[in-house]
Amino acid sequence: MGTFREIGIAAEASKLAAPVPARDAIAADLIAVLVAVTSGDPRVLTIQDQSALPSGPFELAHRSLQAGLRAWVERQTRLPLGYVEQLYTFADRDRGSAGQHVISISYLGLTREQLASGEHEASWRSWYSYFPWEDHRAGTPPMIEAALLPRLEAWANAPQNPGLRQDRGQRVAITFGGGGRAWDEELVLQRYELLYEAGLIPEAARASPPGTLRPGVAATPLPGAGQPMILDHRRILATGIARLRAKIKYRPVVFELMPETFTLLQLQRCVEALAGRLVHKQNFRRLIEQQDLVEETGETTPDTGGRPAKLFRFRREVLTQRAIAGTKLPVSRA
Amino acid sequence: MGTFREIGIAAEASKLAAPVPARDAIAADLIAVLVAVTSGDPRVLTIQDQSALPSGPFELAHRSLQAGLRAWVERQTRLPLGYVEQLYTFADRDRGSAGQHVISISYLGLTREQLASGEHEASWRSWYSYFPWEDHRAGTPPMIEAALLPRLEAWANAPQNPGLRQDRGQRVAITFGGGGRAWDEELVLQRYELLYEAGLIPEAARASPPGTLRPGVAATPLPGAGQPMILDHRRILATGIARLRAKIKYRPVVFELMPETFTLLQLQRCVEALAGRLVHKQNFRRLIEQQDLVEETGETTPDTGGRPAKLFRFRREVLTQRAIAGTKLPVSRA
DNA sequence: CCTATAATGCTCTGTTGGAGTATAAGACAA
DNA sequence: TTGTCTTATACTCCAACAGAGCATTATAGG
Repeated sequence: MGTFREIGIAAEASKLAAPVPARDAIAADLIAVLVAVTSGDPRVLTIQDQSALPSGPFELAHRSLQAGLRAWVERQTRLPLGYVEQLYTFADRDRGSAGQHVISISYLGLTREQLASGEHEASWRSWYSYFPWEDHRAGTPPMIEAALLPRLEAWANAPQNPGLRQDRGQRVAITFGGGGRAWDEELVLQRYELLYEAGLIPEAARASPPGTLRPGVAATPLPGAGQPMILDHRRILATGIARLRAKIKYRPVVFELMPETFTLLQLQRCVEALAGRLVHKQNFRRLIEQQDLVEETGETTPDTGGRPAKLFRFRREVLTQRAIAGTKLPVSRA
Repeated sequence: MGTFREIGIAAEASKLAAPVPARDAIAADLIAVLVAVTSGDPRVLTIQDQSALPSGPFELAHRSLQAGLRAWVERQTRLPLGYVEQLYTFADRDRGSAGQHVISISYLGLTREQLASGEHEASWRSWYSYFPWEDHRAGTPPMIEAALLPRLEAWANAPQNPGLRQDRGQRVAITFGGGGRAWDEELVLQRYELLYEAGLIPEAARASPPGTLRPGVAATPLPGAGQPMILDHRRILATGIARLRAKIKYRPVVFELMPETFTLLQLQRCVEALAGRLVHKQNFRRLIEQQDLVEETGETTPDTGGRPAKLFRFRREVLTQRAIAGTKLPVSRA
């Protein structure tokens, strides 16, 4: 079992036996959540008939994890990877075959959608097809009230233990905004995990060995619970979305998803697509401008229907000039 | 080289040849940044004469990474690990021997200091002995002006390229708060990296193969640049400190470092120790109380010198009741 | 010319966070 | 006993900011 290295009381057997992999051999995978926003839709790059995130082995040739991911994504998709950030690392015995440990290191990357040659089965897909309850731009999606909440409340009220009942009820209220609470768009992962625990996510059934199935789990793979993915890819995607929704509020990363020049409304729509909720237009503009995040190009667009809008360009200088910067997107409460 | 799995154009040789480790074998390490606050000092658990963070191999027996870390730390130190959070995962070819990749997964853990049997060489040490420039509780440490800034400015002004010069100058100003800028206590990692690049950190010399040494690097391992650690452990520690300093502002994690009952001043001192700067007492209390993070025990302390203080207890309920909670510690600017 | 759609400018207001003042309650020394 | 030191605790002030709404301007299309 584990010992502090250097304090190690006894060298493990494997240390002495195996030749080069001095310790338990482990495989490492890189998994990418690649995001682009196209025509008001936040999309992720998927493979395998849209049921998986792109992933690949981490190899000796790679200098570092991030370099490995970058090289690999850019070769495969010809996408300019603007921003890359590590998400999370996990290891489950379930994942590898034959009890071998596979460590998965997931990354979030921002680009602009672009279909390149070489992407055989890869395709972009709206992330809301995996998490339909996350899109509140047109108000709370009716499926929450109609489909999710009844099931969640049934799950919350199921246990004998009143403490557990209260706990579950609270979690439902917090994550899905029941009882007058405001919707918090950042709780993407918590919501997914709640639905998972409540058995409304088909993936939950696959994970439990047959027979161990908790009552209620995946008896009915709830219509409207979103498209499933292989393994825990949907959880990884949820992690990525949550991270991105949090990040756009204090770091100017949205611009990695925008074309060279854009109007303020386009920028706003992009933020709204990510956040899954509308923002107050005037306040949004005030915030962007007072932070000097953009500069006018001098041109205007022929436009879409109204008064022509000025075109802007991201001031890349702010990335070096400021420590915190931040597009604190003013999300409306209405 | 890497391919998207499932899109893979050709199976790699290793896939066909090797038996169980289907791909390039890799070793994984867990590295722990264990923090406690004792008598106003934020301390980390170290080994090897205080030159290394405790670490150990991740093994097949472990169910998951976090479980592995928890089990392992608790067995070794008998510490109740209140809070554990993954920090970062990295892999450098330099790290392993013989070109083997070692993946290191670092964790941050909060406890209370406690020397248990079995900790042969382990000891707690103030994190400010590794980062003396980070403690601003008694005002800006004089060594910044006296030792660091001159060297940093020399480094910033060294290049021919005026753009690069300006860039470096800006980074110095942002991270070390020159030119009227406020000190941002969260930029721990950026500061360390800057010092590293500028060659003021002994570790930088070790990393470069002999001959590749950039001019100025570690020619003199600057007195006052803090105690070095092995490999990149000091960078990991910097990551942990930065994360913790950010976290205490929006999650009630400080309480994991406190005894069962405490006075508000004790709590404040703990936050100040972590943040490395003083907070406004009255505002701090207002914030803590208005958030219902604590409840009175009814008792008071015999005290340290002044009017007796009420004792408080953390209301653990808030952890389940709230999504965001947050101890937004009001840091004074003075 | 009228209407629809955006862009853009400006105001109002409630909340919050930083900072300061004032008072209370003990310990301790002269 | 009294004054002083130290800390706890209660309140007040003010500026900055964020949410929300109103008003005006500029186009396209009938």
